Formats: sequence, structure tokens, C-alpha cells
Amino acid sequence: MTSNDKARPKRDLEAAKTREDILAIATVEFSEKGLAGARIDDIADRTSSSKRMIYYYFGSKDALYRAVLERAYERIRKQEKAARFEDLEPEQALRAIIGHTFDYHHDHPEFVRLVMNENVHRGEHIAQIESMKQRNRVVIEALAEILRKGQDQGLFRAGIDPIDLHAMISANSFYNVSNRDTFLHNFGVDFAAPEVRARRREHVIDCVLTWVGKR
Amino acid sequence: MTSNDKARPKRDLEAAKTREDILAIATVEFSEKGLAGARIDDIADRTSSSKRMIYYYFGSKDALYRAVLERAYERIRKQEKAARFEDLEPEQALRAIIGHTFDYHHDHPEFVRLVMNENVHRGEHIAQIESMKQRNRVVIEALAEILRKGQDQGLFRAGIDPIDLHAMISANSFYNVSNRDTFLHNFGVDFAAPEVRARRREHVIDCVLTWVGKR
Amino acid sequence: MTSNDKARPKRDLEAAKTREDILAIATVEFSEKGLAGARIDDIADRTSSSKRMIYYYFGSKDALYRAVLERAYERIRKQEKAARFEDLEPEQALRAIIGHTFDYHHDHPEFVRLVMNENVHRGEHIAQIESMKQRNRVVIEALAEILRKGQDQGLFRAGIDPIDLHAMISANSFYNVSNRDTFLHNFGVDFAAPEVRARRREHVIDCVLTWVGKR
Amino acid sequence: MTSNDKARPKRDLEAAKTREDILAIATVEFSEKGLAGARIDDIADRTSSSKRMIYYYFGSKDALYRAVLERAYERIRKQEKAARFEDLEPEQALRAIIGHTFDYHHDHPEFVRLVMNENVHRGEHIAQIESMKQRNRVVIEALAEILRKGQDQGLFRAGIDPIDLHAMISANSFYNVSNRDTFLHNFGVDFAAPEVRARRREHVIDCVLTWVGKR
DNA sequence: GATGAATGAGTGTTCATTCAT
DNA sequence: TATGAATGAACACTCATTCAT
Repeated sequence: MTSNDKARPKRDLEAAKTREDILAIATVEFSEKGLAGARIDDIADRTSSSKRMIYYYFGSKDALYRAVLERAYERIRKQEKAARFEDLEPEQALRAIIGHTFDYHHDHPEFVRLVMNENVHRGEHIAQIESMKQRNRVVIEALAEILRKGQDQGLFRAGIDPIDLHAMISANSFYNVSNRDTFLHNFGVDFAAPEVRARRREHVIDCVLTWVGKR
Repeated sequence: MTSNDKARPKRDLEAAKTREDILAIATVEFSEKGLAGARIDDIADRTSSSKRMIYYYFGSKDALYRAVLERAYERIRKQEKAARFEDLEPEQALRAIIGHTFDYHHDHPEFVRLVMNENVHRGEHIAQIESMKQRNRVVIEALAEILRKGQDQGLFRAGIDPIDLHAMISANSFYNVSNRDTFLHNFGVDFAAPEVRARRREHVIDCVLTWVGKR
Repeated sequence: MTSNDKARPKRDLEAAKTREDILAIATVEFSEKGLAGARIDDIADRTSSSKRMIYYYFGSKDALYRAVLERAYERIRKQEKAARFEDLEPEQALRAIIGHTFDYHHDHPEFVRLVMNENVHRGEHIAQIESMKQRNRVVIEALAEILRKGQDQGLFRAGIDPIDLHAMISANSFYNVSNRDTFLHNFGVDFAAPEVRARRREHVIDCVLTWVGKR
Repeated sequence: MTSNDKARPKRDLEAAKTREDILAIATVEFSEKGLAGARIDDIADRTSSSKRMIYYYFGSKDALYRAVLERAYERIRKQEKAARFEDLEPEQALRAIIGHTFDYHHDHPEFVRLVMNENVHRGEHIAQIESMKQRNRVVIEALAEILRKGQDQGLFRAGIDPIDLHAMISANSFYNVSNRDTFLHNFGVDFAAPEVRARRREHVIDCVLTWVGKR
């Protein structure tokens, strides 16, 4: 009867926008400073809304952090879904997956940094996020499928565990972002520099493929 | 000559012990909680001396953290020096270096976690530590020497940059410790479990050697 | 229009009261103990609000001190404005100004003490307060006007700089408050005692007027 | 018999030198920063001896401050004694005393600043110094003698209290040093600038003499 | 749904002073 | 006499969180 009836959906939309705004800014803060180093006040200041809203929507600093973490993982899953590796030939598929993983890490340092921070905190917050499990299964199953095909075609050697393969790919993708600053300082090489990045990308694809291949 | 001359060293020794005690405990705290998350009070409480002594010896939280970081890098250098890889044949030497690097990371998670934290802080503290430069040069030179020998003997392929090789080894050693908790949660595999660790160790050595080898 | 519109001013008023309460108490503390000697905790305890609020409104000890200093100068300016010396005949005006200055210092020892402290700190905080400049100009212009009139009427001698005159008046007003304690101890005379104060007041007016007068 | 017998006086001398060294540096610190603002560590660092020696010789920060204060007053007394104003004719004597007082303050800002600080602390430390009383009596008696002579000669008017006269002289000498920084900031005039200082000196002598004189 | 004011427990740091040698 | 190490109480300042409106 009142104007509220029409306003409600608009309000919900605004609410979603407010939430998203907070999440985006909090992602930057948490990935830059870590959970302990980030400041609720700073997040609120950068937000178009207020500190009170953060508590209204998320309840606490830790809960906000968890929401940020969950959103970051959701995004990576979306991207993985979009790329249809299964349709490719085994070697091309594997090559594509490695390249994609490598690139995703490079393009989303905030994700890498959130995961780093999560490990600093012994994974206590990731453990509270349910949505993760399915995503992980999907990733491993895709690798398993490719490995099976490749082995059937006599391209890959037998006995490779898909989780081991994922570890291999992930390790070599993660490090370039996670250890960028110390590596730069220690060896004067910047993983983010285009030519370094391109070379490292090749090396990683090359290395993993060789390892998977028949000898 | 006077009694002071004998007494002094004893004092110095105790002082050094106090310093070392603080450093050891601070190492645990900082590697567990990060720079922002660690509490000077907590460190002081676990110490046999007091909070005041921390400031007496180190001046500030940041300076203490830097001392901890420096000490951690010093330790890794000492271990590297102790193992004489240069005397081995190229392939054995490389195999040994990879294995040693892999093991060192596993056995010194506090080192890995400190480096992680350092990257969270964009390497701003490591940049202030002078002693690091020489160590890094030594590491790279050792790899270069091995590569040269191996190439001369026709075992390794040409055109491998020692820094690239180090990145390869380091990435695969670091990840198992740095991402242990998230990997465990995501895939149910614990890199610290003896059998997982042993398998992963083999994979890494195998992978890097294959990559370096002639095809 | 909504209830908020009426409520807001009430909140603002309370906030202004909190601010003013803090300033009043801080004025006492700083003037009693100086900047270095004053304790934020002590100020907070005497306040009806808390230590946290001091930082909420003022940001730091130094900033609070500056706010106190500014308020003290603002008050003296208001009083000077209230008294309309310009309407009096030159001699009466000068007599009134000297008397007023003398009295103001006596009645506001906290102002004198703040200025003392500011000189201990080489005027570094007063230098940061903009509002002071105008006030000082007004004071000097008033004296200049009186001097001009007095000289025109053949009452005052020529060649008197208004700033010099102000120094003369100020010095003789300031000392009785600033050096009250040491003078009392050294000579057993208390400038704050009514009869001493009255005699000193006469002396100062007499001295300055004689000095300004034609000989 | 031992070398101690000869060494003792040498030691005492060194001890006196150490004491004096500490006092000189503490004078600077206390007059620059005030009692609360001065740091024992800073004094010790600037000293050629150590912090322990400060406590050995003076016992506490407050006691050191008192020693500094006492030494400062002792010095002014010595200077006053050296100048023999009594031998001059009344007007010349008074003129000399005013000039000397004015100059002494200018040349010994550390003395002025210590007295300022003492007033900040309500004169609680000066009250504990015995040696002061005699000095003050001497000052007042000298003025009384000059006033008497001048009145006898019909130069000065009757009924002037020597303590009032001292207040007049002191106020006008003290202010130029004590309020130098705020006056400079407020009016852009630096009392320490040679020409300003010279003019102010004349004004003060002139003003006091006029006030004392017969009308 | 939204805002500025308010809070208590903590957080890094400093101080004058004393102890062991 | 002399020195570096040690101390506890205090100190300025910050943080996540909640309340009144």
C-alpha cells in the first residue's frame, strides 16, 4: 500500500550493492595487510557506506574476512568453469590447464595473498567455508579425466595421482605471486615483469608435461 | 688483568643468551601469527626476561622482527654451507641440492612462514637486511657450477639459467609448507605426513631433473 | 522532517559539551604540569568521558594541547573585543588597556602558564595555530590609534612604537603571574595577595604612562 | 704507600670534573626541555661518564635538577658581586643595575628557562635550596641603599619599596627572554636581535628611572 | 537502513631507577 | 669508581565493537 511495496526490490538491490562494495574494498585491505593487519576503520573509510554497515551485513571482522575469502574462491571457480578444457586433446588440455592456472594466479594476486594469509592462520577460516569442497572435487576430476585419456593414448605414463599433479601445477603457479617480493629482493628478478613471466610460464608448462610424459 | 676482565665475558655470555632466548621465542610468535598478529606481550611472557629487555636489545617490534628474519636466513645459509654439494657429480649434486632444499623447508616451517609474512609486507623488511645479498649469490653460483659441469658432460641441456632453476626448486619446496593447511582442507592431503612428504620429494626431484635433462 | 532532524542537534550539542569538557580539564592539566608533565590518563580520569574520547576528538596529546592553546588565546581575544577602549580619551584608554591586561593575566593564570610552556617548547605549537595572527594585529592597531591620538593632543611623546609599548605592558603583566612562585620564595612577597596586586597594578600603569608621557 | 696516596687528590679533581660535566649538560637539557621533558638517558649520553654516575653523584633526577638550579643561581650571584654598583652615584648605580640585570638575562637564557620551569612546578624545588636566601637579601639591600642615597640627594621620589623596584627591573628583563618565542611568532619581533635588544634595553632603563624619579 | 558518538581491553613504547660484576 | 644489563610501573595510543538516535 505504501511506497515501501515498490521500494523493497530496489532496496534489496541497493543492499546487494552495498554488500558488494564492502566486499570489494575489504578484499583489497585483507589481501594487502592480512587479517590481523587490516583495519575495520580503514575499510569503512574507503567504503561508500559506514562502519556500522559492515557490522550490519557481516557481523564481525572475522566474518567479513570469511566472506571475502569465500568470494575469492567463488571467482576462481567461475573462471575455471568458463574454460572448457575437457573438449581438448589430453596434451592440449593439460597445457591449457597449466597455463590457465598460472595466469589466474598472476592476474589475481589478491587471491594468492588471501590464501597465504589463510595458511598463516592455519586454515582456520577456510575450514568454515562449505562451498569449497565441491569446487575442489571438480578440479581434481577434470585432471583425472585428462590423465586417463592421455594414458589411454599412450602419451602419459601410468601411476600419476591427479592430486599430485594438481600440487605440481599449483606450486609452480603460486610461488611466482606469493614470493614475488622476496625473490625480487634476493635475486633481482621480478616475476611480474612480462618477459620473466612468459619464460617462467613456459618452464612450468614444459616441466610438468615432461614429468607427466612417457620416458 | 683485574677481576673485571674475567667477569665481563660471563656477563656478555648471559646477555647473549638473553638475546638468543628472545629471538627464539619471537621467531615462533612471528612465524605463527605474522608481524601484525604477534604480540610483544606474549613474546615477553614466554621469555625468561621481560618486555623491557626486548626493547633494550631490539628497540622496537619491527626491529625485533627484522632480527628474527635475519637469523632465520643466517641459519639456512649455515646449513647450505655445511653440505658440500660441489664435490659430487653433477646429477648427484643437483639431486642432493633439491632434496636438501625440500627437506630444509619441511624441517623449518618457521622459516617458510616468516618468508610468507615478509611477502605479505611486500618485502619491506627483508630489503633492510644487508647480509642477505652474499648468501643469495652463493646459492646461484653453486647451481651455475653444477649446470656447467652437467652440460659439459652432456647430461644437462644447454640454456638453463641458474636463477630459473633455483625458482623451480624453491617453488616446489616452498609450497608444501606454505600451503599445507589450505591444501589439506581442500584435498584432504597432508604434505607433512611422512608418506606424502616422501612421495612429493621424489616427484620434485624427478620433475626438476627431467626438466634439466637432455631430451 | 523525520524525528532524526530534531534529534541530531541534541546529539551535536552533547558532543560539543563532551569536547568542551575535555578542553576545560586539559587546560588545567597542561597549565599545571606543562605539555611533557601532563598525563592523558589524568585528564581522562577527571573528564566525564574517557581516554578514548580524547583521541576520538583530538587525535593526539600534542593536538589536544594545541586545541587548548588555541582556546586560551581565543578567550583573551573575546575579552579584548568586549572592552571598547577606542571610545575613551587617549590617557584613559591607555590606562584602561594596561589595567585590563594586568587584570586579565591575574585572572587567567592558566593562560600565562600555557604561554610559558609554549616558550619552553620554543613556540613550536603556537606556530601551527593560524587564528592567532589576526588577534595580534588588532591589539597593535588599537595601541597605535591611541598613541596617535595622544600625540596629536600633545599628551604623549613622539616616536613610540606600538609593539614596543605592547611589550612594556605585557612584560609587566606577565611577570606577576609567571614568576609568582619564585618571587614569593625569594622575597616573601605574593603577587596574588590583594594589596600587593593592587599596588603592583598602580605601579605598572604609572610606570608605563610616565614613560609614554612628555617630559 | 701505594699509588693511592698520590692519586686521591687527583681522583677528587676528576670527580669534581665529572660532577661539573654532568651539571653543565644537565643544565642544557633541563633548560631546553623542562624537568618533565628532560631525559636522564639523554643527559647520560651527552656526558663523558655514564648514567650510573648521575645517580652516584646526585641520587635522583629531581636532585640533579635541584643541583642545576642551585648552580644557576650561584652563578648569577657571583656576577652581581663582581660588579660594584655601590661605589657609583645613585642614578649611575641604578642605571648600571638595570642594564646589568637586563644583560644577564639575555646572556643566560638557560637561567631564565630554569626559573620558568621552576614556576611551572610552583617553586617546589627552589623552596628546598637554602643558599638562595642570602643572595636575595643582598640584592634588595643594594637597591635600598641606592634608593636612600638618591632620595637624600633629591633625585628619587620617596616611598619606593626596594622589592617593588626589583620586581619592576626583573619583570622587564625576564620577559624578553622568557617570552621570546611567542612574541616573535605573534609580532614578528625578535628580542634577541641586536638592535631590538639594544632598543628594549634603553626603554627599560628609561622607564624605570622615570618611574623612580621626582616629578 | 543509517550515522556519529562512545567504550574497554589491549598494544607498542618509554621512563627513572637499581643490580651484578 | 665505573659499566652494561635489568626492571616494573607508567605512558601515549589503537582496536574491534556497540549504543543512541
